Amino acid sequence: MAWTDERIDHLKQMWEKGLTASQIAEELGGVSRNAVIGKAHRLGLKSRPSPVKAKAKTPKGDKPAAKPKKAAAKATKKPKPKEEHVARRAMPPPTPAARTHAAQQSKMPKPDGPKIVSVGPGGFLRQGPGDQQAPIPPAPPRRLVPAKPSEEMADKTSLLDLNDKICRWPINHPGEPDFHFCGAEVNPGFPYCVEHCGRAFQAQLPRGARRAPPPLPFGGPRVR
DNA sequence: CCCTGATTCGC
DNA sequence: GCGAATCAGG
Repeated sequence: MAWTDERIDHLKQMWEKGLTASQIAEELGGVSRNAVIGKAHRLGLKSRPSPVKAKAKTPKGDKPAAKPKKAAAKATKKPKPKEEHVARRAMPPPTPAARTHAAQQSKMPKPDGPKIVSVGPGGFLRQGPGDQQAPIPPAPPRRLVPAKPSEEMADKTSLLDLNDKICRWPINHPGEPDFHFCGAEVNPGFPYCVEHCGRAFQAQLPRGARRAPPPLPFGGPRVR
């Protein structure tokens, strides 16, 4: 497959984007990973975090016999111990934009130049479009207490409040404005409190002695 | 073993 | 110029 301009451009983009040579090769199609790497080097865009970089030159006289391996088969291949160029690849990885509050504040001081500001109603400062300061990132929405939609629900146990320790017996019906859960402490080992366990887990009484059971939630007629 | 990128070198 | 073969670290 030929290296058309489009493919070369695609290769450049993906390479600089950080995709691996394998991914790029797969994306382009018709080329191998080696082809991608070779082309990338030929294009001049090399230097990326490579697992093989620090050519640990043994400074000590330790010169382990270079393993010839297939040197016999490939006689023309010469293991060339090129001079170590330590100063190569000085490309620091792009700093992942540490956007901390402190970092933004440190970029403030610029008192020169008479800024034209005016005080608007309410006391805020008006600024021209050109001299906007670094916008303060709004604090991420955090809720320490589960929101209660209304005052009526303030002390009710909502769905968000359910956990393993409180009775999840429903009071009223879903969708109704005051629908909530019992919220009492559970009968250990059960999802409901003692009282509602008694409702939920009715022992089967002998046929004659059975009475009309209390209505179960969601099942029978509404109880209000 | 797999993965990665780097390098070499015949074509 | 191309890329398989090879190297070498993680």
